[in-house]
Amino acid sequence: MMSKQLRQMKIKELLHSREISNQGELIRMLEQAGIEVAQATLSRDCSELGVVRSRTHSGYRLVLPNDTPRQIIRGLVGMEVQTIEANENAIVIKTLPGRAHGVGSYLDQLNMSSVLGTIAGDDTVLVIPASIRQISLVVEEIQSHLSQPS
Amino acid sequence: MMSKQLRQMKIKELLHSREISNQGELIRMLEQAGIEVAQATLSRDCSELGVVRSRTHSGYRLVLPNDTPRQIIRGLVGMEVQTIEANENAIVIKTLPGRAHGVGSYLDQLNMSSVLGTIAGDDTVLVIPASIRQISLVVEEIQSHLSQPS
DNA sequence: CAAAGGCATGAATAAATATTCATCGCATAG
DNA sequence: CTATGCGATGAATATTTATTCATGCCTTTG
Repeated sequence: MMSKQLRQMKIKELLHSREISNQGELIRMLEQAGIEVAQATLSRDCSELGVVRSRTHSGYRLVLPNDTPRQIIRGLVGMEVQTIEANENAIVIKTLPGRAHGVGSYLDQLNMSSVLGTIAGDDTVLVIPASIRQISLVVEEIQSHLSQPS
Repeated sequence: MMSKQLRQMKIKELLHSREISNQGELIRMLEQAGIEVAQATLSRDCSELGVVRSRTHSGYRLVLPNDTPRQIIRGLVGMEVQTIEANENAIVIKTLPGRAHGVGSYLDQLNMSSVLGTIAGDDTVLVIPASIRQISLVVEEIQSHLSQPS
């Protein structure tokens, strides 16, 4: 049997990597990853992880929490990872369209002590570091997390 | 027949005023308010309004996204605004449980040039100011907005 | 070792939510 | 006026998700 922790890890990973519209679909993807699970268990997992089902432009989608911020930070430009000029105390990550929430909650879930929190738009994540002094270190830390697939 | 617009207004109002855990409950509350609606229609309304069902410490709860009427702000009790010690570059607003989103999006919608964006949890809003220098001014500005909503 | 308690789990079932399908009222074009 | 189209709606139904009810596997305690 697969450990609960590992399974939930994989669930998060899957939810971050693509659009999944319901638990049935999730069950199938887990199966492809070699993890068999009953719908009842998955429902409980989703509950524990705080996964919520919400409507999108095209159908439904399971989303992880902390995907909450809905505001769009205007005027943000930038590729990859760079610091914001505006107040020099935040980090901006550009993602593929629609993926920002995923990246943001992935970072949240890492629970980095150097990060206070994130704001995710559609294709932009704003990361608030715990300290402005360490900002370049935090950038490196994030980059390493994002480049190494879990 | 009740107009769709009016009904959806009332739905928002109800969701703001108390915890509602499922559509059946919502139907009953609407009925008490003199609005009869079939579950099918309510499901569509919820979809249009972006209402989502999420787990809380105690059971389930229907929650609204973004746009929250100003009236909610008026009803806030015991709200405190304080700066975060952690990095001295953000502002924390404590709200009643479940109201943080409302406050956050209210602030967003004010479109203050001194504010980059907000992060809303369940009862906490994190406000990111455009500049750390002006942080105390921003706190004042927010306080005035929250204390005397139009 | 045996007993007891606690998780984690799946099968079956219940509950909640979404969709299909038909209809109605209203507006507009002919 | 009649026909046509369209959005809103409810009843019935389908789909999805949550819960109940065992059961098995650990761990702890005696």
